[in-house]
Amino acid sequence: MSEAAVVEPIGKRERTKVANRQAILVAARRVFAKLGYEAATVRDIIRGTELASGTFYNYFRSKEEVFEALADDGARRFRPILRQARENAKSFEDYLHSAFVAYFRFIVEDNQQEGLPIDQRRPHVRMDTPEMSAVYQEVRQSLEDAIAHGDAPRVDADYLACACIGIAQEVGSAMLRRSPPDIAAAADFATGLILKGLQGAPRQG
Amino acid sequence: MSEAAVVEPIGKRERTKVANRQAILVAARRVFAKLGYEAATVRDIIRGTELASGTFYNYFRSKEEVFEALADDGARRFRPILRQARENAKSFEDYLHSAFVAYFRFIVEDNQQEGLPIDQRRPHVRMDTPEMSAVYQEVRQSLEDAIAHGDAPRVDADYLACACIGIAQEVGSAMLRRSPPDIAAAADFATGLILKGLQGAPRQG
DNA sequence: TATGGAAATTGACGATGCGTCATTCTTGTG
DNA sequence: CACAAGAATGACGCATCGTCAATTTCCATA
Repeated sequence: MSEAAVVEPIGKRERTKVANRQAILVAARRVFAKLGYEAATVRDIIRGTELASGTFYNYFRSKEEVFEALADDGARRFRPILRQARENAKSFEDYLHSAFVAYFRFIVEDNQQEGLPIDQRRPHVRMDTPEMSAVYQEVRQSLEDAIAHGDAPRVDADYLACACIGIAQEVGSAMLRRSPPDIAAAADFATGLILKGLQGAPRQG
Repeated sequence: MSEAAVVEPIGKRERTKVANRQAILVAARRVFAKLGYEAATVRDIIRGTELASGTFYNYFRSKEEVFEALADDGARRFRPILRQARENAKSFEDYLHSAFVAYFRFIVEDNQQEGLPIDQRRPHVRMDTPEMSAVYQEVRQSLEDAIAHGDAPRVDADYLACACIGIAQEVGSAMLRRSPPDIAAAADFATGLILKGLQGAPRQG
């Protein structure tokens, strides 16, 4: 069967490398959810795999780096969704709303995957990875474009992006605490708050 | 000098207890600022005092408990400021603005005290202490009152409180990144955004 | 003032996690 | 098949953890 070579064209070396990395990430996700980031140890993570402790360090330098990889992964999955919302949007309001829906849907999915909601893990750790700040840049760029096109007043785009992200985070958390989480209602709230609030924001000198 | 007894009416026992606790908190604040919460160890903290390692555990059960005590302390100092802003406010807009100013002033002071701004410490840890959630309750109560008095539309008070807090946190962080931090401008932005946004927020059914 | 005992401090201890590295095993190549 | 490069392994030295028996400090009472 010559197809076998096509299905797995890469050598076993590379395959196990990818598999091991993935196994570590999967185990880490489970362990972080179960024990919280703080309490979790590299040994806890590695115990959730078939690997030896030393092997962990062939893939990541530390627990923090694993967390970053997970966060990066999340951001990397979210960014194209956000970008698409931007491209498909018929209006600024439409963009804002789709973006909030996308984010809220995203965190709902991320949370029902694991046991504990992110917010109930204590202490709560937030990390700025390159991909995370890429999401911020994405948001900010969209807002600046909207301002440039006259779809939004000429406000401080940095502050506005921060406000949008802050609202998304906190309202998103609040939404997750309710059952069942109503994504549409939360998105309506956030969109309405920001949109009609723009007129009141100070013009940028 | 009989006054000595008046100046220090309590016994040495109690005095050293208070002093030791304070010494640990002060050292912890310094260590967290220097190394970040994650990297800091109980030993690092205790080394910043004259005490032995075992003594730490007479005062706190863990590093986390020290952090909570610090956060609680912050919230405890902030709450009366917030309450006063509420009592002195001439209008809802006035209240919102004073509250934002109070918060932004608060974090500016808190940050210039230590070396690194809180936001540049990685990983970033956020914790919900009883006092922290008391601040949330305070904010939410104010908003509910405003709604009840007809000063604000009948929106979802929980979401609105979350949105205010999210805006305060993120815009506050952004403000700290600028130099010099312009408290008034940030407060104007946040107040304007929320106030004029209220009309657009969905009515609560 | 002297003293007995409660309370607080101390640092050593066993347990555990850290990151490293010499060794062993595995894989791809000639 | 043989060999070299690469990856996995787990034991090692070091650091921190939280505990606890021994010690010191303080205060109340005689």
